[in-house]
Amino acid sequence: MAKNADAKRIKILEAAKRRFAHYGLAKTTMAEIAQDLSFSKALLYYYFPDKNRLYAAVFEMAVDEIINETTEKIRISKDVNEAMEAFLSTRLTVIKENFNIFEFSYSLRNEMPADIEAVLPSLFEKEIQQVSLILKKGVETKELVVDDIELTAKILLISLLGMRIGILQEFKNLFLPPTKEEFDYILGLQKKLSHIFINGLRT
Amino acid sequence: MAKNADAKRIKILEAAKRRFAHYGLAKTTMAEIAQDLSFSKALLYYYFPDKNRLYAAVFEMAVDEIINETTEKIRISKDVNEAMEAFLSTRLTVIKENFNIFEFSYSLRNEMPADIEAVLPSLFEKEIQQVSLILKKGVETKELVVDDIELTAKILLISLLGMRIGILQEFKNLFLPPTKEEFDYILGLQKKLSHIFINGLRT
DNA sequence: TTTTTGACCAATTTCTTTAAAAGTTCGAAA
DNA sequence: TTTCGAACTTTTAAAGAAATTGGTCAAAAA
Repeated sequence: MAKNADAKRIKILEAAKRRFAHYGLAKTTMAEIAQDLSFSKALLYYYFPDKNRLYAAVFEMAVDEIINETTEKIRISKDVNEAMEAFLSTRLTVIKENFNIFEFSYSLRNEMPADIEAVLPSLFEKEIQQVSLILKKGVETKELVVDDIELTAKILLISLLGMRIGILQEFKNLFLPPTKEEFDYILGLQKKLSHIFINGLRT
Repeated sequence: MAKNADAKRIKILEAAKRRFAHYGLAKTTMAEIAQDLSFSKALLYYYFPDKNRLYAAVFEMAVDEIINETTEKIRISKDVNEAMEAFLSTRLTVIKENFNIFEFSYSLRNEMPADIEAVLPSLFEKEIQQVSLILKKGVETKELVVDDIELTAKILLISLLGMRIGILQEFKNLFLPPTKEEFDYILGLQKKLSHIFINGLRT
């Protein structure tokens, strides 16, 4: 029955994702996830050792979603600016739809529980690789000159991250998920920043 | 005795500044400030209506310190990059020395009490003016081309702000004053960012 | 044997109450 | 007009109780 078992495992992941994406880790209970599926609470512990590992599994799915979608968009883009814009908007769309799954990555509200962090793939590292990919393409096509690609990618990413935080602070909205308007405003400024930034790397 | 009165007012401001800079608003009591001066607690209320207004006065002094010092450095600098570097390092030095006075401006730890905020001069607005000044100089000397100077200044500043927050988050040090090493690391990355950014605005 | 569950336990969080501390006021004195 | 001690009020902190929730287990179902 491994097939059936896998199916149930996936059902749990899906239900957990819905809850976590909407309510976050702390405000989601194992009992609620079980109720959504009409499973018993104990069954969740048959498939996942504890709540944090379940959350980590959901998180990993969401990270993959970001990485896969942005990678594809970068691949089919024609120049550096197009790639950056596609990266930014695709990334922000996924974040928007699953905001509370990223409550520890993209918000400063709470800090990541230690045992989750240990299991987690580093989203930030992966994003640096994505931006590095963009920069590398730019260097290959002679669009850009970059001496330390990884460091440059890191600087840009950390600026973009901070830009969101700075804006949300301005809106005094550091604890609630951003509204659609706030997301759009953030994306707009992020695009402007990366445009100037990329321009600063041109040959 | 207005002269004498002013002298005492200044003494209170100085003592308060020492306390606030070191311990922050919440962890400084009116009794402590009074004790430092061997005044009675009630006397503080003769010169300042309440604790928040005293804090606001101290904050305003610190803001002036930043603005005055950076303005002078910008004035004597020879090109845009030198101006930006001077602005960044001078600014960060003042912040470092008075970190807890800026606990509501440059950190996300706590939010500003509403009645303080109402009285406060907008530090962020003033900093935008400083950066705008730098950009304007660059445009005048034909170093740069900038269409919307204020917006561009805001984008740069918000990125720099976020850079610090992003770095401190990486260090898991969002609640303690940064160490000297952390400040140096932040300053280094901020300079790199603004260098690329300025380069992106060149003619 | 593998999967599922209800009942149970232990850890955490939340709420309530209380005591202490800190902000603020006031009348009198210098 | 300036200063202070004492009193008052509000806020914060501590402690304990109650409720919620994460996690376990032996037994039943498949």
